[in-house]
Amino acid sequence: MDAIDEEIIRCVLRNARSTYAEIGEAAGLSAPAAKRRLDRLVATGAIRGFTALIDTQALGWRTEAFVEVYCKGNPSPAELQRDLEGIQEVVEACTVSGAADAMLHMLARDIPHLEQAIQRVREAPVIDRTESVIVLSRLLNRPRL
Amino acid sequence: MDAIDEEIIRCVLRNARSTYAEIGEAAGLSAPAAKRRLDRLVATGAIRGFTALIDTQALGWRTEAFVEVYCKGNPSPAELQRDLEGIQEVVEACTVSGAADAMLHMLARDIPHLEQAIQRVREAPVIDRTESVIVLSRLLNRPRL
DNA sequence: CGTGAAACAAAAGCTCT
DNA sequence: AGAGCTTTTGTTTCACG
Repeated sequence: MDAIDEEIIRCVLRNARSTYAEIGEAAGLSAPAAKRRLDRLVATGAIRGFTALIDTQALGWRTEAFVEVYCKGNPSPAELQRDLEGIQEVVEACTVSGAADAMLHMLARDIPHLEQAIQRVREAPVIDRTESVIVLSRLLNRPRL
Repeated sequence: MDAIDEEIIRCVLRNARSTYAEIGEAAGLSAPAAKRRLDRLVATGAIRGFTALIDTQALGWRTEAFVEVYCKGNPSPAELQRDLEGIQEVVEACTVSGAADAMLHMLARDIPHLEQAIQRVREAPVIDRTESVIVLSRLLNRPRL
């Protein structure tokens, strides 16, 4: 993991569909060398995959919320993960410091759909109660790094 | 925006580096037809771009936080956006309902780096104070949809 | 939207350092 | 181990039906 790898990562972050020639040019390498580096970054797990940035508005998913989760007892992170991964509307979940046990980022079509999804979250055995904050407008959404 | 477009989106969400032949197979189309559809989805903005999923741990960015922002007066979303987009550590920002004015998702190398980045956030003229929650462990991180 | 041909990029080999 | 070069294979991109 050196400066060349970081250039390659910056390049595919900007455009995951870059050709190897383009990636190589960005990193100062030939196309085959760029492919070998990229393959290695995927193999070692530094790059977890390649995905598209979808305008969820265009797809009709217009309602977002951040949800603080308070648990019953002391569930392990793994238990929480198991209960949440079945709920498609939860796009991000982390255990956190502070009063709450976890923070969820949820995405739904509209308020009724969000309400119904939060309801499903609250039905999980380990979850006691939730506190939701509705997103009004999105200011920034950057690819990580 | 029909069922075929949705299949194409599902395919590039799973792997943004799919060939047009693969995308076409997933959507029941020939490769040139798949390319025309994908180009149209990018042109209309339904697909905002293609990016890589980076294991930020592997890159040494191991510290994440959610930061509630309280503003002075009533800044417009555009003003907030202007003040935040210069801070690379802010990966997501939204205005929200509830007591806070905005919610930030921040990513830093370590706690000192995070503290320094939050300090830069607090120096923005429109920002009064912040309340941070540190991420302990990441349970889920799904591509949207 | 599909087909076929030309231009182009990717994959796999080998060589060199 | 890692980079460059070259050939073969496969993909992209047209024009056309």
